[in-house]
Amino acid sequence: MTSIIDVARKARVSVGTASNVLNGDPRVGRELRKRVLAAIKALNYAPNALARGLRIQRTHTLGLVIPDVTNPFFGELAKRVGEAADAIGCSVILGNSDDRRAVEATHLQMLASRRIDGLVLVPTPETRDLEPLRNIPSVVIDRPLRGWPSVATDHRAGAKAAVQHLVDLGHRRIGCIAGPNDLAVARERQKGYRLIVEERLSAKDGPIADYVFVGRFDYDSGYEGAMQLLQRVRPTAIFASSDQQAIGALRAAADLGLRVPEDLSVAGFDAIPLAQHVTPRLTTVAQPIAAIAEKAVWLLGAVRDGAKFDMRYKLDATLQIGKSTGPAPRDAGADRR
Amino acid sequence: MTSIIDVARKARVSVGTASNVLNGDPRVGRELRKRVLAAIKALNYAPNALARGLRIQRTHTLGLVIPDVTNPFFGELAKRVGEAADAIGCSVILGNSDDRRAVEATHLQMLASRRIDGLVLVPTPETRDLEPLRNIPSVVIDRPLRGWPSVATDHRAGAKAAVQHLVDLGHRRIGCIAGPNDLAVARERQKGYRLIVEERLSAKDGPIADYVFVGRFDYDSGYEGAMQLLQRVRPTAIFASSDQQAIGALRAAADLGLRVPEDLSVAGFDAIPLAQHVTPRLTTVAQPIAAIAEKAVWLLGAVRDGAKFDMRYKLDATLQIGKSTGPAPRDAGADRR
DNA sequence: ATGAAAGCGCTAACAT
DNA sequence: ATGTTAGCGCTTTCAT
Repeated sequence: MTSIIDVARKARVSVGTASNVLNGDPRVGRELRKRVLAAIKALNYAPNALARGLRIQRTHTLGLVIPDVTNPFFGELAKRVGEAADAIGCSVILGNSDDRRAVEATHLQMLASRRIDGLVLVPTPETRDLEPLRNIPSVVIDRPLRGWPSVATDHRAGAKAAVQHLVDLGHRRIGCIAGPNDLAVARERQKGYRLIVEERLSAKDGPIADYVFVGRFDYDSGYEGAMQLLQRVRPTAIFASSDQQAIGALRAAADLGLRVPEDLSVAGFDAIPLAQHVTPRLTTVAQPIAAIAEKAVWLLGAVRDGAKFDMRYKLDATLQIGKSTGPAPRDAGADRR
Repeated sequence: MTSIIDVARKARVSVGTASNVLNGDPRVGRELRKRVLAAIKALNYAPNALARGLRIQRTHTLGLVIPDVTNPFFGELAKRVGEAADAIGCSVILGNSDDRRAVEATHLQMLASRRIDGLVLVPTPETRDLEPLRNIPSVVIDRPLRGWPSVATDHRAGAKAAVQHLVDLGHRRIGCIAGPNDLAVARERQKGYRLIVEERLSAKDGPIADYVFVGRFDYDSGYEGAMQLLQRVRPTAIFASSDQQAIGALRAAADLGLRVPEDLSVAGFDAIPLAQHVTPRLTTVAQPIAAIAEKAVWLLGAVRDGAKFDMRYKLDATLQIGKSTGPAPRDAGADRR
C-alpha cells in the first residue's frame, strides 16, 4: 500500500508538508502544493483512515443499530441517517439487532472497539443501558431509553390527529388496532387514540377496552384485529397503529362485504410508500423521518462538543388524508335517533 | 480511553502478554491469563480496532454500496450481507449510491481510505471501473461489471420459468412489462420472456414488439404498461419484470373490469413480502438473496486468499405460484376456432 | 512462558 | 514556509 511517505518522496517534500497539503493547511506554497497533489494523483494515493483516526482520535464514522433494515420505516431511517452522515463527512456502520438484546450488545461492543464518533440506536425492548459505549456520544431514536437523549416522532399527537380526523367525520364508535405493549411507540399511539375516543363513547357503546385489539404491527394482526372488532363491536371506523395493520384491515373489511370508506373508515400510521398504492388510498400519519435523522446526527455533534443532553425531542407527524376515511354512516354515526 | 498498556499494568504483566491473551495465544499460563482477563473486565477495556487494523493490515470491515436500501430487494440484500459479514466477524459500512456514479465514486474513495477488507457493490448503470479499489477484493452483485467477479440471480432463467408457467396454463398471447433498458437485469428478464413467447405467437397475433412495454420497475409503470397492453393487443396474461409492476397491473386490470386470474393472469418478479398480501396472491419469481449474499462474501475471502476470479456466478431463482395466474380463457387461449 | 522494542501511517508540536 | 520527530495503540519478532 502506498503511504504518505511515498507521496512525500515523489514530490520531494517532507511528510509534514505532504500531510499539510492533505489537510488543506494554507501555509504550504503553491509550488509545493502542486507537486504534492501531482504525486498523489500519480500514485493513486488514498490516505489511511486508520492511521489518521488513531492519531487524531476521531474516525468520522457513525454507528447505526436498528432492528431490521428490511422494515420500511427503519429502511428509510437508515437511508436518512446515511445522508445526514454524508453531509458531515462520516461513514456509517450498520448493524441489525433483530430486536434481540444479545445481538445488539455484540454490535455495540464492535462499534466501541472501532471508536465510532457517535451512535444512533433504536434499542430493543430489553435494552436498559449502553454499557460499552459510556463515553461515546449516543442518541436513541424512535424508542426512549432512560438516561440517553432521544429523538422521535410525537406518536401520541400523531395518533390523536388521525383519530380526531375520524371524529370530525362524524365517527364515534372507533376501533383501534394497537401494537405490542412492550413497545413505547405502540403504547403512545394507543394512548393518543384513547384520549380522543374515551370521552365520546357513551355507556351503551360498552367499555373502550372492547374497542382495542392488541397485536403486532404486521399485516396479519391488522386482518385479525379488524375481523374481531368488526364482529364484536361494529365500529364505523378503525385506527390502525401501522399501515401494515391498516392494509390487513382493508382486506378484512372486503372479506366481510364492507365498503371502505362508505361502511368503514380506516386510518393507518407510518405512510409507507405502499399506503398510496392500495385501494382506496390510505389515510395515514407520516413520520418526519428525515428530520429525525438530521436531528439525531446533529445531537451527536452537540454532545461531543460537551453539551450535556438527556432530553427527549418530539417531532411532529403529519396527517395524510386519503380515500380510506369518509363520513360516518348515517344510521350508526348519528347520536341516538 | 483505556489502552492495553493500562490493562497490562493493572494485571502486572507486559503488554505483549496482555496482547497474547487478547488474541488467544495458547502459550500464556492460566494464572496470568486470568489476571489479564480480570483487568480487562475491571477497566471495561475495548481493544482499539484502529490500532489493530493499522498493525495487522486488516480491518474486518466490508463495504457495501447499493443504489437504495429503501428498495425492498436491496434492503433484503443489505440485511443478508450483514448476516454473512457477522458470520466471519466483519462489520459493514453501508453506502447508498442513489444510482449516481458520482455518489458511488465518493463512497468507494472513502472505503478505500478505510482499508476495507472487501467490497460488495451493486454498480450504477454508468459504472465502468472500480479505480480506487484496484487492490481490494471486490464483488459485484445483481448487475455485471466487466473485469470483476459477479454473483447474481439467473434472471433470464427465472423469467423463462414464469413465462413457461403461463404457457403451460394455455396462454399464448402473453404481454411483458419490461424494466429500463440500461439495466442488464431488465434486459435479461425481457430476453427470457422473448425466448419463450416468440415462437408461440402466430402471424395474426402481430409482432412480439407490440406485446412488450418498456418502463421503470415501479408501480406506476406497471399500471401504465398494463393499461396500454390490455387496450392494444389484449393479452390473456402479463409477465411483469417486478412485483411493483405486477401490482400496478393488477390495479389496471381491476380498472378495466377484468378479473384476475379468470380474464387475465399476472406474474411478477422478486417475491417482495407484499406480493403475498395483494389479492389475488401473486405468482412471482423469488431471487435467492441470502445465497447471493453468502456467495459474494465467500468470494471476497477467496479473492483475498489469492484466487483470481473473473467469473459470473448465476444462482437459480424459484417460481412461487400464487393465485394471480390461472388457465387461459377458452375463447382466447384455444388456437383458431 | 514472558518481556522489550520496533513499526504500522499518520498528525502536530517544535525546530529551523 | 518547510523539515524533523514523537507518539496514537496495537502485534510481533527477538531476547531472555
